[in-house]
Amino acid sequence: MDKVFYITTPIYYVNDVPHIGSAYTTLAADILSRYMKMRGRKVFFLTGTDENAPKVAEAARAKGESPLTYCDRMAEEFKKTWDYLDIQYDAFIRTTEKRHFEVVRQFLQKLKGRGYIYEGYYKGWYCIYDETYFREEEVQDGLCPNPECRRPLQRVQERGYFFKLSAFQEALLPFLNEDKRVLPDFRRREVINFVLGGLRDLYITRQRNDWGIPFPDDEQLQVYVWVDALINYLTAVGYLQDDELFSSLWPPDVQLMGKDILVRFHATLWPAMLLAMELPLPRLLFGHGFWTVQGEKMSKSKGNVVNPLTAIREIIRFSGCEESYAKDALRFYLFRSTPFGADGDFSYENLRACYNGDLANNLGNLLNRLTTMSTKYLDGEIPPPGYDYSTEVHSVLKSYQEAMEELAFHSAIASAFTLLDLANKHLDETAPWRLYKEGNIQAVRNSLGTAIELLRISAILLYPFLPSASREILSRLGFSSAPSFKEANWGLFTEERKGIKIKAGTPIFPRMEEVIKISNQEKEITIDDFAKVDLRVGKIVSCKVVEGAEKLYQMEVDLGELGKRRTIAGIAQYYTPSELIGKNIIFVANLAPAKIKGLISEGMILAVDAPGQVVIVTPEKEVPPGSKVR
RNA sequence: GGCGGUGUAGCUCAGUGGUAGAGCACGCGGCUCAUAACCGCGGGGUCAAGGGUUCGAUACCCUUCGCCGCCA
Repeated sequence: MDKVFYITTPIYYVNDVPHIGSAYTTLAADILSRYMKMRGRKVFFLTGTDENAPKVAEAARAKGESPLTYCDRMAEEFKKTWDYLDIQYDAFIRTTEKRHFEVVRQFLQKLKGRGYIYEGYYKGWYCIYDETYFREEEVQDGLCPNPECRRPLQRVQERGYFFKLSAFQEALLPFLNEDKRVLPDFRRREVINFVLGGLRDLYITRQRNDWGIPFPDDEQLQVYVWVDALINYLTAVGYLQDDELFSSLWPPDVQLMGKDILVRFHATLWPAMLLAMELPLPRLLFGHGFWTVQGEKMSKSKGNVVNPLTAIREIIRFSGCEESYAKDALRFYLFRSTPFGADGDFSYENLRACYNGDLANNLGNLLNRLTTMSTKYLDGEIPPPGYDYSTEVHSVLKSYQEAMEELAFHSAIASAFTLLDLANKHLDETAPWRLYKEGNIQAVRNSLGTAIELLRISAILLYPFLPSASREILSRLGFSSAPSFKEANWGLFTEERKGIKIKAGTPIFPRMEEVIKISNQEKEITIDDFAKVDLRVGKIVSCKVVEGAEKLYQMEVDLGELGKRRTIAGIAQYYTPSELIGKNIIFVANLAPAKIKGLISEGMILAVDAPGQVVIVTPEKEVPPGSKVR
């Protein structure tokens, strides 16, 4: 029996809602999964959430929730998003599951039993935000050396355990030197360079902060999150728990991830861990590119993070297409416009060009003209092809398949679209509208049947990228069965078509006529929206630390005619009370009150959130408290 | 700094030892079944710069410049 095709995405951090980046990976897995299913393979598609990181607990507490409640909520959020995006995963693992704890602990115990874990003393720095340890010589100023981060580091000087990563430097090379085990190929070379640069043993424990997995036999320590995270791929398929299940699935056929976690983790640490346990290595690791937005890096602080749900709403808004096809359109755009291994730049301008060019003008319009002509000329008949394009189809199938095997999604789409070009060209050359006027109905049938057949086959090939639209196209053409690769052959079903009528319908991808100029429409507000915010100048009259929260200040602010207000602000790390008292600041006076640490905060102080610091905003000249800001 | 990649039409990119291609955009023509869609034709590029190998290089080699990636 064929091995089940096992596909994984990384497990996603739950300290943020799903965005276009995580959706990209998960959509890719879905595309591959649908393709493999279409080829008749059994597929196991795994995704999930990474919940044991210290920063997850921090994020939860910042929101005043227990870590577990918070994780429950966020895991649901991910599932909901994937469901909405028509992503059909087979399993969703959460690293806080009990079975995962057990597998991780047993895994480490076995690792120790094999002599690959030893006790030692670790001295260095740790960045809680990046979940990364840094050596002494990498840190000059006590701040995270990652230029994007630059947050204060934790000093670490502790007893703990190390994984003998250095023992696998040589053993990893045969795997890395194999063709098409790590893609794209330029990333594979990076991995090799990295490994040849010398592997050091990895410190795999940290002091316990009652969130995370306790280290076996030394329970006051906690397992380093990356070790825990990687083992999810084993837990989810029954490792050490269900041997039969495990042997039917292991090893993963494709493991997808962003380029950031390929080199160090998935192509080095992970295979080393597997080699240590003498487990077969994944067949293919793929590190895809990142998305920028109009040339800029996506980041929360820039506020330009693309939410897939927003993007879909924009597609609907500007095209008027149905929601399910808008989802298809987003998916299509992401994989059509950029090679999967490369970085892409997201813009609504590009999206529109891609949508109109391929989906509206080419695919949608072809469907529309064929259904119209069949209805008009042939009373809805779906005739068999009168011309033979089997050679062309055959070569397209070949290149499509080769592309899909290497996850070269954009070129797979391109080959499918050559069939649509052929169909449009064929219609132009045979001109069924003229044949109809000449009364040559058989010639009309031959012509339309040919174009329909080309469309039918390309709809099958496009199914992984356009699941809803593909089914709709096939259904309008009289084929209701689930798309299958076996049916992507020239001239099938000519008998079955008799008596079945074409279903005319409204265009599935109506053109986007409007030019979308703004990258994120939701960000645009009117002057009236802005006027809703009552901004005032306020003078800070008192300031002290909130009890039990050393990052928070509780302050009294004089707003002149509006009286005095109490506000809570998280700026204690950046200002001393004496620096603040007497200062004029800008205050949001009509903000709904909020309870923070048991205290009511009635408004907020404006401050600049700059890397590594927070700076409060003050009027440039002395003005009376209560003055309006606009 | 080390290693690697890349620089080709307005844009995105493909490509080969014999003096360049696709898609989009633009212009013209055709068609009228169709979502002003479709089909055809066209403009436009000292193929980053300089040097070398060669009968001949955009392609191979060297150097320079620009951009990008990796180096726990």
